[in-house]
Amino acid sequence: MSQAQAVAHHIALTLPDGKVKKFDTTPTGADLAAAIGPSLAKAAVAVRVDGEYRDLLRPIEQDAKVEIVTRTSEYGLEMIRHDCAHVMAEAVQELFPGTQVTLGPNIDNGFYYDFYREQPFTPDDLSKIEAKMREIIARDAKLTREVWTRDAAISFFKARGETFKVEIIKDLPEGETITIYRQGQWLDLCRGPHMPSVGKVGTAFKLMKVAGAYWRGDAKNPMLQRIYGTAWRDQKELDLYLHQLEEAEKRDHRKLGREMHLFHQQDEAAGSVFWHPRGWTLYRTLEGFVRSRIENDGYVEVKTPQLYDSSLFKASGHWDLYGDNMFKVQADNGEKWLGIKPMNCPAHVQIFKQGLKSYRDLPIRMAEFGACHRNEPSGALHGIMRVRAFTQDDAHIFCRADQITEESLRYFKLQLGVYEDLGFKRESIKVKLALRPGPEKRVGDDALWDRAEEGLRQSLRTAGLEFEELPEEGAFYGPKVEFHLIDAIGRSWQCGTLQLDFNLPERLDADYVGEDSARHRPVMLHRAILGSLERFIAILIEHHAGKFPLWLAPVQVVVVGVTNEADGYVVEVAATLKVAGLRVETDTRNEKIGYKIREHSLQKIPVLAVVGMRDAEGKTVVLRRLGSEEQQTLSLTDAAKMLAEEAKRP
RNA sequence: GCUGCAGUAGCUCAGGGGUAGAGCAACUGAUUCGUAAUCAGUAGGUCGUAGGUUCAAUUCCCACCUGCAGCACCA
Repeated sequence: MSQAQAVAHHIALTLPDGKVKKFDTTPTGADLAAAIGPSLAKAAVAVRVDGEYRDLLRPIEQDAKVEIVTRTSEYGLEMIRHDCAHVMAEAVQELFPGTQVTLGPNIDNGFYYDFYREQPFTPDDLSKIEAKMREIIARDAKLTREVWTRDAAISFFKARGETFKVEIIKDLPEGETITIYRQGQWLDLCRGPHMPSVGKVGTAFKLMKVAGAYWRGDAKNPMLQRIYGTAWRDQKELDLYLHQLEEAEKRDHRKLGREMHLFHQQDEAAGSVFWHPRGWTLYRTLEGFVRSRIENDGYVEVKTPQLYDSSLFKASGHWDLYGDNMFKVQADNGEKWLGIKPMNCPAHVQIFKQGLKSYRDLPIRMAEFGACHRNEPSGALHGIMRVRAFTQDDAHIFCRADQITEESLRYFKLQLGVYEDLGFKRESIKVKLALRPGPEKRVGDDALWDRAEEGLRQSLRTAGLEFEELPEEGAFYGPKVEFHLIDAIGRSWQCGTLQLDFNLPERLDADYVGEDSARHRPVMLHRAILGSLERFIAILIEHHAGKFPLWLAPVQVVVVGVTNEADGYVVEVAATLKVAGLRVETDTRNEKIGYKIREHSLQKIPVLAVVGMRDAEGKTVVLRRLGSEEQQTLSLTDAAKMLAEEAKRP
């Protein structure tokens, strides 16, 4: 646009390949792209100047390392989505005058924009908005950047009744350049950069859903309406994404849980799970696996009560901080309040406190498959991922301060080993370090928090784990490391956790006798590998799309008879496989073989052993694996031996 | 908890002011078959619950319950 002012000196721009382009006048990114080639000039949507992304038409005033950003690049896609959000906001304000705009950032696979409007947007409105967006994109208005003064921006938006926008501007840090992006008649406050014109957004976008969202993420604030959209470079990419979403829905644990007869849930027990025989087999297999691992790792297992007098939770701090989310029971004609345990830690401290402990006893690694109840808000419930009744594979490690690092490292090793054996690759596990919450939400003094946070940070580094720090997300008694896994549609769930706690031993008065024969406070490490068995099984179902590895599959083999003549042999085969330790069922129904194969395949049975009269005579079985059409004929003895070997727990 | 949407047969879903329909599953019979759906027949529902409007409600209205999506929460 306006690079009219010639400057005295040359400007040298260095391209990624090392070549240098020189300009006599102040160039823009567009000039640069044109100087490189006409096709690039056409494809360019932005320019990166010394690492900073900028509008194509902004003058580049100094020598710099530069890179042309095209629509097809990763950043180009980000720009498509962000521009698309602006187009959506324009469409909404054109269609629904009086609607206020607030913020509209990019997210994974798309974008959203939050609006304030009394009347709700209906799904029908979404298609209207989408149509209007296509109109706006077809108009292809130029997108231009303007720098405004704070006062000008405030009075402009105030005059328009955009109170949320005014608040945003007022909160911008002092000295921040306030930029406005104009597209035709419409404009928005935005940091940018944007593509040269709205037409570059293209047509490969779709509005997905409307949902409520609190202004500034605070439940005390008014609720805005958030419209989510997805946008891609071309229709092919969009179709692929929508197809992936459809595929992901097929992995949903709620759907597979029902179809595979694993569990069900019902209104009368909202937030709880009815485990069916197959699901409970899966549950017990997983529990047994973890139990064997922790037994090998020096844990002792305990079982503690469900109900406690409120005094215990008052002492621990849970009653005050989480009382609203606990199930409470009145007892002794209302003279007493009991609480159903929402976690196991105070109970484990009670066991620790029985008898005098010496420094020689530490560390004590006390584990429990502890059933807990939390009165989760109704909107938080989600299948069996977030429930009100769940079982943690919980443990508390009571140790001395000098054992923290060693114990943390030991836990990391155990935890990653378990995940690996359950089929999770390292890159699908996200590690986070949640730091101290606000003062009103935590107990203990700052020096303790400093020590605890630094302790975990060091352990993570020593373990060589990459992690993200989350300020203000820690537990009330200590910071925590979280191991997150991803569900079918990309939502991240905390599963394993390690929490360092200097506070509960103090509040619950736990101590041990040290070398100096004085009393000391132990440190508590709260840890869970799977987290909640319920949630982990949900993740496991979605991760494997129901196709469990043989050792985990609730039914490992179905022996399918070809004709009823072979029924006797079917029973014999099943008996032999059972003796070999396999979980086996038979299918002697009077149905065609293809029908039975189809049905058991849909049930995701890993191995089908098909036998007819030929096999009965030769004492053979024909194995068919899930997902393969191959047939493997073996002697019954060999098949039993081989499958038993394959089904061994890792 | 908040905003929006939804709840019809075991499952997936259609319908709509005059007390409901399909496919699959189930059951019965025939068929005895060699690797992803054999054929025929039968049965199955207080249309989430409770009120209201109406001659008449599963349909419209209200409340509640539950679920879904997101937000908030997650010891």
